[in-house]
Amino acid sequence: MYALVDCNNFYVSCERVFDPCFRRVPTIVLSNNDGCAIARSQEATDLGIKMGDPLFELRPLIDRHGIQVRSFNYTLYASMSHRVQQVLQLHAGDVEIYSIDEAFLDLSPFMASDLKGHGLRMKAQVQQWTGIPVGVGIAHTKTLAKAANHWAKKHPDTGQVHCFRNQDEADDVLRQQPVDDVWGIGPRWAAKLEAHGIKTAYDLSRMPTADARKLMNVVGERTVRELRGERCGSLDLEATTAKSLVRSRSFGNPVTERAEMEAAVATYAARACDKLRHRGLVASTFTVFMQTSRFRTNEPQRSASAGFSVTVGTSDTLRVTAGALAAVRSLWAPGYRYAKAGIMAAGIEQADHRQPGLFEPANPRSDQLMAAMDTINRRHGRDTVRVAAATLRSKQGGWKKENWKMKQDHHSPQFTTNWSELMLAVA
DNA sequence: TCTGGGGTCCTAGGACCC
DNA sequence: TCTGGGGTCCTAGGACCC
Repeated sequence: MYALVDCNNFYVSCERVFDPCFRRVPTIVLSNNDGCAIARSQEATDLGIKMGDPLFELRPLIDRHGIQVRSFNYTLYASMSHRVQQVLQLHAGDVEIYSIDEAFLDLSPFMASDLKGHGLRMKAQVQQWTGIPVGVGIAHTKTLAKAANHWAKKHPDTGQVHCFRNQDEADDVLRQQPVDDVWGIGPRWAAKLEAHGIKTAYDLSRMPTADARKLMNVVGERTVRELRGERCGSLDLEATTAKSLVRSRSFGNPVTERAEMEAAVATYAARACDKLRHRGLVASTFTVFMQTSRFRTNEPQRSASAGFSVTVGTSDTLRVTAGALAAVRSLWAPGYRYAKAGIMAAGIEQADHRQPGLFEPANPRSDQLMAAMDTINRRHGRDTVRVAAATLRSKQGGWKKENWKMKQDHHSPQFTTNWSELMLAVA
C-alpha cells in the first residue's frame, strides 16, 4: 500500500509556525514579484480568494478583512519541507519526495497494523514536531492514494486521514469525485472526457483502455488503469539529474531599454550557472527568452527566444553570459514593454562525466576561476563578486537602480536558516 | 499601475543513417 | 513495367504536475 502525504496550505502553514498570532486570521502567500496569491489559508479561501488571483484585485478585500500577506520565502519553505520529510521517514519503508509539500510512502512494512491508525499517528507526529498540518491518503495505487488524500482533506470527519482498504471502498469515493479532480487529468483532458459523457472519477475508471489511449495518450491510459486498482507506477526513489534548468523572473517594472535587459539576462545566466555548479552539472544548450505581458492586451505583444550550443558542456558563468548577451542583442526589438525574461539550460550532464571535445581541451583555469568565485560568494554573500554585465552603471559612475528586480514587499524572516533572523524571545 | 516559476513525459513529423 | 526495409535522433507542440 502507498500513502500520499501532503501538507495543508503549505506556504501559509510555514508562515504560521513562526507567527502564531495569525493562526485564525486569513492569510495568503504571494508568488514571486508579489504578483498573485498562490497559497491561501482556509479563512482566505472562505473569503472567496482563488489560486492565482492577482494582488491588486485583492486589495479591497485585504483592507476590509485584515488579511495577512506574505511574499514568497522559498528558503523557509524548503527548510520546513525537509523537516517534514525527516518525520515521514520514520513511518515508511521508502519515501518518494514528490514535491515541496508532498511525498509518497511505501507502507509495506506496516501492512500488519491498522493503516488508518498508522496514518493518524504519523499526522500527529508531523504536527507536533514541525507545526505543519498534513493530510494522508492510503491505497494500493498512487492515483488512488491521491484520491483518498483528496477525500480526507474535504471531509473533516476522517481526521484528514483516509484509507481505501479495497476497491469497493475506492469506488464509493470515485463515484463522488469529479473527473477533473483526478491526478493526471488536467483541464484539457477533462473537457474532452466530459464531452464523451465521463463526469466522475468512477466513469473514468470504467472507460475501455483503448478509448482512453485514443482520447488521451499512454499516460491517460495508465491513469484509468490505476483508478481500477491496477498498479502502473511504483515509488520513484532514484535521484535523477534534471534534464533542464530554468532561471527566469517577471520584472518588477517593465523593461524598455536594451541595457536593462542585458543586465537582467546576465543575472539569470549567472544564477543558472551557479545552480549547475552547485549540483556538479554542465549544460551544452542555452536558450534565452523574453516576452511582454499577455495581460496588457492593449500593448504590442512579443515573445522571442534564441539559443546557442557549446560542443563541450559548460557551467562557466563568463562563457554563458557572453552567449546570453549575444542572444539578447540578436533578439532585441525596441518599442515593447518587456515583462519577463529568462534562460533555459539543456543537454545537462554530470560535470565529471562530460565528453571532452577533440579540438577543445579542458580549461582548468575556467574551473579554478569559478571555484574561487563560488568560495568568495559563499563566505561573503551572494553577488559579492559578479559579472560586470549583470550590473548597470549610471552616468555619474555609481550603480544604477535595478528597476527590473522583482518586488518582495512582505518578506518574512528566514527563521530556520539564518542566524541573524532567528526569533527573539524576550523574558 | 499591478497577473509565478520550474519541471516532466508523449507524439508526430522530418532528416538522416545503412 | 518495374524503385526496400529498418532504424535513430531531433524538434516542436501539447498535455500534465506542484
